[in-house]
Amino acid sequence: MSEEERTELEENRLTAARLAKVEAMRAAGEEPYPVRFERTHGAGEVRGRWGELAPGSATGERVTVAGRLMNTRHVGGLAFGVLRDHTGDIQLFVEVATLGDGFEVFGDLDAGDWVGATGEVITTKRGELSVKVEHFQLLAKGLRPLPEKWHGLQDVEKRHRQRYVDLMVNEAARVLMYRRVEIIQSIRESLLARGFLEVETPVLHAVPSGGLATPFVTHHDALDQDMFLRIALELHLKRLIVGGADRVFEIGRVFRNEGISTRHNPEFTMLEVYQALADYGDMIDLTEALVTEAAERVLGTTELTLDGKPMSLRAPWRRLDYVGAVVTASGSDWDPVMPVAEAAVRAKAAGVEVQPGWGTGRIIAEVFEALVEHTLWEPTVVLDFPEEISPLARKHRSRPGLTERFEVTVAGKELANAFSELNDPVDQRRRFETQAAARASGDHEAHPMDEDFLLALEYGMPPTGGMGMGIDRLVMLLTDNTSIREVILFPHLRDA
RNA sequence: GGGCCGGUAGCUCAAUCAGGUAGAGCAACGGGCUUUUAACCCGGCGGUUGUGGGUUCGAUUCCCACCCGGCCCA
Repeated sequence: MSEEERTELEENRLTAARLAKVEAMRAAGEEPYPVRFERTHGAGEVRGRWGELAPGSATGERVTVAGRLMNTRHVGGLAFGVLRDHTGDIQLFVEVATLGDGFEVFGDLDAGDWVGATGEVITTKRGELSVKVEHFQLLAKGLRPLPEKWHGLQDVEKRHRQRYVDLMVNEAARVLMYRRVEIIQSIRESLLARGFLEVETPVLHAVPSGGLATPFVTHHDALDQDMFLRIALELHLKRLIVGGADRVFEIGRVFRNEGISTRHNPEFTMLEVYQALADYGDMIDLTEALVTEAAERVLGTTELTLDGKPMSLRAPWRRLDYVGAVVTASGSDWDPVMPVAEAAVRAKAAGVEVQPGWGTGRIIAEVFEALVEHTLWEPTVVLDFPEEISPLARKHRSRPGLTERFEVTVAGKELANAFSELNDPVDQRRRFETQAAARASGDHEAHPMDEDFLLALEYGMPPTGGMGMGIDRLVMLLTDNTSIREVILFPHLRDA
């Protein structure tokens, strides 16, 4: 602790008293931050085992519990405390008759302190399950006061910047943390049950490939080489398919160097799955299964409420043709292989401004985003994307200008993205060259050339289906949150 | 990037419309109380009103710029 920080703590009248207690304990030869503590029961375990006792019972059973003291109520020679651990709350029943001098010491404890206590499991006259404290110990002194006990911590900014306080006092924050863990666990187990192998691939990339986004740049000093934080998991997982892994997945953090807001966090969690010998049709089935199994496991249903509106995740989801949806929404004819000039005229009629360098496929994509995407509420599988915006997807087996690619759109936003993977190394090279040209003419989000990946493809990748899903979006969907900052424990905020 | 809203005690909120010594509850502190549940009762504490500038005899309040957050839009 710096001099400045120490001074600030001493000057704050609310922490000064607590700091004085720490010093008084040390002077008396007691340690306010002891090393370890042996507990016999969690608060929830005590409730589970003795929760049905009649008021005024004594069990004759002794337990040792430990947790954060949330609140104390002194009633003359009696005191009640609420002790909270990761399993729940349990009341401490403290009386001067049992503790003697220790009763006064208990009075010196503050809400926020970590405390361990041993005693008999009883219920009070009013029926509250309690530990009748025979011995207690300060486990860690808290110097900062807890937020107000009625309303907890409400300030959104403070809840995010100091999530640990949010977790201490707001039940909803704790529930959400566990929900997210369960959702990810569900996806992992669904995939493991289908024979997928969970792998880890590099976070530091020499080429920021596998997606269309601006990367974070960092530097490797010993190699004197710039490196990029990954923007996707895709190309390393496909290298594993080339290597003979039949079914692989990774759940990992990716990084995109764009604005930060309630919709975008610079680092977020992606699932990517690859299955040899499969195509995008198989990926539809898999995506539906992963999402509905997670919903069933965490919520017990696929029928939910999002932002006050009903949302059914029941499969099979609606199928929607990408170009067909643009035709319907714009009221004019579109064809992915039509001349750019014609597409530009239709785009203008649809109110979309065409940028130089866009081909027909890109124009169709912009019109789709402007007219269609936000109108899709319940999960919709949008099929067969233009080749121009899909440099890693295989050409459609029968529709020129399109690829075997779908996105799942929920509540107007992309949840998942999948293809029959492009495994023709010659076609892949041509796609990369087209992208590199766009990049050279100023499109920073065009896909860069990745020779190392092409080398892998040249060894032969089997027909493969692949799918990526935004885990944060899925958690938002399943927990009825509209801000990504709520579903990430420590979201990035601008410096205060 | 644009529009709107917000930032006041450790926490939750008043006071701002119409400029005149910034209040309450909880927390903390002192006292009382041997079955509390947001315990209760009594007492006295606690403020750089986000930051900087301007107008004014006087600014939390009006004006300007900026910072942070929220909602909506791009």
